[in-house]
This record gives sequence, structure tokens and C-alpha cells, in this order.
Amino acid sequence: MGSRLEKNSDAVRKRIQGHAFDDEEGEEYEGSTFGGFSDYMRRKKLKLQNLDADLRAQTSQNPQIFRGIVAHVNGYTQPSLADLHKLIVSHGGGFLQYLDGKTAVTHVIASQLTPKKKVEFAKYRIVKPAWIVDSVKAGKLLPWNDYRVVDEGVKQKVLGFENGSVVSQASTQRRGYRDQTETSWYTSQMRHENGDTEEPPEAPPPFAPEPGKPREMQSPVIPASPAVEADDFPGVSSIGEADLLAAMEDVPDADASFDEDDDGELMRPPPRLDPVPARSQSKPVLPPVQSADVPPITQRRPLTPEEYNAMLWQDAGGQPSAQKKPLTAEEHNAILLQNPHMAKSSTANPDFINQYYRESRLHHLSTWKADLKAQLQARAQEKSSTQRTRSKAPGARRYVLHIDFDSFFAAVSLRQNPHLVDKPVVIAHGSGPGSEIASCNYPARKFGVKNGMWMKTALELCSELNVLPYDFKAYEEASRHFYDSILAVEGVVQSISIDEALIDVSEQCIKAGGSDGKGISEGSIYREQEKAKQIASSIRDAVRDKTGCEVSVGIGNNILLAKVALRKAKPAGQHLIKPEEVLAFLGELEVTDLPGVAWSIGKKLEEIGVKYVKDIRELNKERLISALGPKTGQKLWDYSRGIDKQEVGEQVIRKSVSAEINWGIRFINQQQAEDFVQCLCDELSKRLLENLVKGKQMTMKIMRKAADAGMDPPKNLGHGKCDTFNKSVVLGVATTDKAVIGKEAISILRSYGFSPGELRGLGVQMQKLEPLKPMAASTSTVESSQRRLQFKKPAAVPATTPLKTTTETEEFKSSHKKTRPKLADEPDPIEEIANPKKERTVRLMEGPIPLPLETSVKHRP
DNA sequence: CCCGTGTGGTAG
DNA sequence: ATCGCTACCACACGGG
Repeated sequence: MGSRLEKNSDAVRKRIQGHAFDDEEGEEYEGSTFGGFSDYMRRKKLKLQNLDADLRAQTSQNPQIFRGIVAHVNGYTQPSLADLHKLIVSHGGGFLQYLDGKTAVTHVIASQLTPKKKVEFAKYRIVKPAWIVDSVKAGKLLPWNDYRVVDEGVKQKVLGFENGSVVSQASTQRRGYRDQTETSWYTSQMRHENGDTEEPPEAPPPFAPEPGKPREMQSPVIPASPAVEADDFPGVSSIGEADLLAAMEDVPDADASFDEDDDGELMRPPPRLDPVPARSQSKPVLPPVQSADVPPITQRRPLTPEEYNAMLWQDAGGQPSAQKKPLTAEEHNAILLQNPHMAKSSTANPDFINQYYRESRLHHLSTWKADLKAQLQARAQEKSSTQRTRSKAPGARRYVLHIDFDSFFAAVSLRQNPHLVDKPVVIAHGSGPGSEIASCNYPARKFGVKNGMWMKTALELCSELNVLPYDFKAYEEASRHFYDSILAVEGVVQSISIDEALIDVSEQCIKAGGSDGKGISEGSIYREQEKAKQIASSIRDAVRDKTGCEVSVGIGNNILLAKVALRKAKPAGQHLIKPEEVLAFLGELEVTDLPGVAWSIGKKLEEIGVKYVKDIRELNKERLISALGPKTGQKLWDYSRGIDKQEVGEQVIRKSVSAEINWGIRFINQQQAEDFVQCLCDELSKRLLENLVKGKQMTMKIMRKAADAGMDPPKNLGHGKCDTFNKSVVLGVATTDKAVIGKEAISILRSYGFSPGELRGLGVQMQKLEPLKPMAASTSTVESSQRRLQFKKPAAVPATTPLKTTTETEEFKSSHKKTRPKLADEPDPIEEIANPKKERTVRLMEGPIPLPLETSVKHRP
């Protein structure tokens, strides 16, 4: 995996956010995309929102004619606001009490509007209340056009962003989000690979579902026979008919006016049909998933096709039989999860989080990266405290090495499969169409296969592709050897990732040159460069010896140049950029070859006529800054001239900790969603403790299926096209308490009132971190800082404690003791990359350096 | 000017 | 089938 590893594999959800609607006349509206409401901390609003979820959950039997619609009622109406609210929500719609300018409201309901309001609401569709009433009566969504309050005309046509001339003052010529979305990598990949599935061009507009239209869900719906038995994952049953029926169950009409005066508590728990352990109102501890909804283990007979059909085409409450009710998202998921394979790989499996993180390459990449960074920074700190830091001679030549494995995952996995080395090989989880390619060897690249590509595309490019599985253990092992070799070199080391590092070897090289490293002395410069090359070469040899894999090395006089030199070095080589070559070398690169420049900035540059780095030099700085912003503009101005002020090994302290999952999220009711959020918070709390920090601000991240996205995205159990919603809350006091975090997170989730079946991704993040108080002082700081660096081989440890079975209340669990029996006396060098799940070293944090976890544990009774 | 929140973008 | 994470920076915008 090179420096460009998975360049495209992420940044997925974020660029698919804006979606505009085509109404019945094909008129374009810029839907205000981002939902939520202005101030969820205000209790009253909160409650109003919460009701929606409850009400919606109870009325899923109603024809969900307003699905995809989010309404706001303005002014006095007949029927009343409350009645309209109830009608809308109980028929699948969303409702917002307040407009905050960037909510996801699609329609404003009003009997009439003042001229001022007309302007204010210009970007919404304004309809009369009768639209709601008549639609419910008709059992289907009627064309809203017939109920317009404002006449057709300029008033409702807004946002002429395409017209560049409109935006002038802002100095940055900005395109609408939608434009960016349409040309994003993700969108284009979707089109390329799956243009037929996710958004069929003939798909009905979201506001006019065609109820009778068959849905393309037959195959997942009807399992031939259960290939995975329920006890493949003990502790949970497969989703049975009971769940399915529960999801579709008739629920008595919700009381539209829950009392509003119990302000002391978070909110009213949703009323339920089946007996569910009630949430404790005083203690914010939520019941675990399996205790809530999942029935005891029973072997269930899968539904027969007839039964599915009965459900699928169930008549919607007395409608004419031609009018079949489309399934709600919850019903859809319930049916989907009938397939045991699906259930196992989704939130229906209580072990899902652990299982998922075990298999996710991106999760591994992130954890590895954080661990390595912490370890190397701790090492650097220790070094600088023991030996006087010599200040760098200003103006001296620098020699920075950027070292990187060639197609890391593939190379490591190929050692077990030497017969494939000359054949095209990729690393992926499977060979299904949506499987992502994490790494590909050079023979595969010759076919045009790239990291991050989906299997479908890769197979089109190369039909004889060999797919090898991940071997995370082996990657850690190879990385350990890699870092052993790097750390043996005299210089300043900075970890980039599991397979990538920087070393500043300036001091060594200048010493070899025999000058002060400033003056222009041909001989000295030559000797310096030769020294750098020789260091690079010996590192490559060392890593090859120990791992059997090739690394490449880029050498330059700053990080930027080392990085771009690496491109030229690959594969299995090294390249040094001499000072006199810098401008020519950089100039011929495309702008997107620069670090920090990818599709988005690349496109902005393209719009102002810049394709190559040398083109940047033609622009004055002001132009660049006005197009890209002050920092980015300045940075690129510098980069194009070979300037990079960043130093190797700069210390950065962690500012956030988070846990998110945006795959396999398929809920059939609100309870499951909330339980899952709690599990995420448990995980987050665990990570906070591992990092010895607590957080004062929490952010909840939500991905919800876009209104125009199909129920089943092209990627199996993927999130597909989504809207994203982030909301943060500042806690009174910093905490690691999973109950507190969970309470806040669930509160935010509820406040949005999303249909649980439409959730596609969830995450929780802590910011405003503070160091956790160290345990009672014990060992000397010196000793602890020495211990801090040990990369421990995890002792043979029992499986990690299941997420929800822990009853520990203490900050440090005693199980750590068992895990790491005799720690203080092991002077091993770096022995293995710490297992991210069980082993952590102390993180750098502001304030006093906390004692290492182990040390603290040791001294507890 | 500062600050805060929310969103976008990027990299590994 | 499939495992689309996570930290960090920059920016826009709104309010003092």
C-alpha cells in the first residue's frame, strides 16, 4: 500500500449529501439538505421531536404516503398544527417544529403567507393544509402542485448557482453542493459500476412513489434454506416472523400530546407493544440489545415464499387492491434480515461491532496509525528529555526520507502464495461486486486495477484477477520489522502509518558531507546525497531481509519533496530529488499528485485553468487564496515552489476520539437503533479509557438513506447514498462514562426523529479532551516513561470481553492485570505492534504525563 | 476581531 | 454477499 493507498476508498458518505428534488413538473429545487433543528437542548423541542419517532413507530401500518417528506407548519392552519403534525408523522413523513435555515424541510404548510414570509420560505414548496388532509383521505400522495399557496413563478425558483456570474462578491466561485456531488468520485464510481441499481433513471421521484411497482428485492427476501444456523452466533436468534410481524404491527394511535411537564428527565421512552424493560429514568443506563428485542434462541422456520408475498403485497388498510403499499424501511429490513447471512453481518448480530472491527481494514488502518503515532511520539519525548535537543541549524540543507512498502497488504499476503507473485493479485474480503480492493500488486495495476476500486470494476479490467484474503496479523508482524529497521537509523522518525514512515537524517548526512551544510560546496553536497542514498538503500535491504517485501524510498530536502520523490521511486526503488531539480520535477506533476490535493481541490483548480503544478506558479497568491481559502491557497503556492515548512516528528496531541460504523446498519425498530448507539458509546468509552482521556463534548454522527436512494444499495449492506447529520453537545463536565455518553447520543438520535429503518450509519465522537487523572502516584515518572514504550506481545488472552457484559465501574479493569502479567520487568525492544483491541500504550496528552495503564493497575489493591 | 458549530476534504 | 474508519485541518457562517 503506497502513499496513495485507498486514496479513494473513503470520503464516501460526505460527498453524497446534497440532493435536490424533481417535483412532478421536473422543476428543480435545492432541497435544504441538512436536517436537525436549531436547538435540541431545549427540552420542549426535544419532546416534540421525540414524539415523531414514537408515533411513527406505532403507525407503520398506515400507508406511508409522506415518506421522504419533511414538513413545517407556518401560522394558523385548519386543521391545527397538532393535527397536521400527527397526520404527517403517522403516514411516514417528517416534521420540524422550527426552521433554522438549513433543515431538511421539503414542504412548508400554510394557509396563507405574508409577503415577507413568502420571501423567507422562497426555497420551500409551500402548500395548503388540504394537501395533507386530502392525501391521507386518498391514501396516496397527491400532487402538491394542486395545493400551492404561492403561484408558479420566480418566487419559488431559487438557487441559480450554476450561473457563475451570480456569485461574485464571495470571491470564491462556489458551486452548489449538488454540483460537487454529481462529479464526485463516489458518484462516478456508482455510475460506472452500478448505474443501473441504485438510482435507476426511470425511478419514480421520491414524492410520487409508484406503489404498484415491483421492487427489486425478491432475491434477498426469499431464502431458499438457512445456510447459517441461528446458533452460528450464540446469544441471538435469527430474525423470525415475530420480529417481522412486530415491525409491521398495528399500533394504537399515539397520544399526540404527551405531557410536557416532566422536564427533569431526558424524554419519554417510546411506548411499546411488546414488554420491554423500561429505561431507568434516574440512571442513564440503557438495556443491552439482546435483552430488549431479540427473543430467546429458537430455531425458526424461514417464511415460505407465500408468506413473504403476503407481507410484501399486503393490502394497505382497505385501499383498492391495485394500490399496494410500499414497504416501510423497517419492514424491508426485517425481511432482508431473514437471510441469516445478512443478519450475521449486520446490526442484527449482537457481536456485530466486534466482528465488524475485526474485519474492517479501515478500522485497522486507523487504529494502527493512532497507536504508532502515540508510541513514536512517546519515544521522541523520552529522547528529548534525556538528551539535550540540538536546535536545527537554520538554513542548513535537509535530508528527509519517505519510506513506504510497495502494495503492502498484497506483498505480505503474497509471501504465502509465491506462485502468484507475477500474476495480478488483489486483497479483498471476497469476490462479490461491491467488495473493495484494499491493495493490488503491480501486475494487477497493469490492468488498471487500483486500490479502493470495487471488485466489479476490477474484474471488468482483469478477469483473471486473484483475490487473496486479509491477514492483519501478518501485516502487524511485517510492520514491526519495518519499524525495527527504521528506528535503528540515526535520525528523527515520524510514523505515517502501518507501512509508511518519515526519517529526517539531515544530521547524519551533513556530517558525512563534511561541511556546515549551508555553503555551496559541490563535494560536500555530493557526499551528503550519497549518504542519504546509502541510508535508504540499507533500509530497503534490511526490510527485505526481515519481511521479504520491498519498500521504496523517496528522498528530498523536505517532507513534500520526499513524498513526491517516492512516487518516482516505486516500485522497489529509491529516488533523490536534488535541489536544482526541484522546480522541474514538481512542475510536471499534476496538482492532485501534491499531498492534500484530491478530487475536490483538484476540480477547483481545474476551473481556474490549473492542471499541473507549474500552472500554479502562474497564478498570483491572491487568486489562489480567493479560490481555495487562505491556508490552502498559501500552502499550494508554497508547494508549487518546493516549499514545505512542516518538520519531521512534530508533536501533535490528540484532540478527538471516535467510533463509527457505516456498514451493515439495518434496524427494524427504534429500540435496536438506540441499543446499537449505546454499544458504540460503550466502545467509545473504552477507547477513551485506553487513551487515558475524558471528553467534554460529544458529537453524534448519523447517516440516513437519501430520499431518492433505493432500500438496498449496490454494495451489500452498504450505506448507499445518504444524507448526513452531525450534532454536538457540550457536557457539563468531561467524562468517560458510557452511560452519560449513551444518554446524550440517544437523545440526539431521537431528536431527529428518523425512521430507524432508514439509518445507514452511526458514530459517536468525543472532543474537548482532558487527561484522565492518574491513579494514586506510585512509580517514578522516569520509570513509567521508560516502560511506556514497550510494544508488548499480547499474552494469550481470552477473547475480548463482550461489549455489553462488562459490569466494571472502575476506570481500569482488573482484566488488564491478567492480560499483562509481568510487565514491569520486561525490557523487550519493540516486539510486536500492540494489538489495538487489548494493548495500548499511553497516549500523549496535555497536562501531566499520566502513568501508564499497567503501572496504575499494578498498584491497585 | 474573537469565538462556536456544522460541514467538507484528505489521508492512510 | 461484506466488513464504506478515523484524526485532523480548513472553511463557512452566525453571534458577541
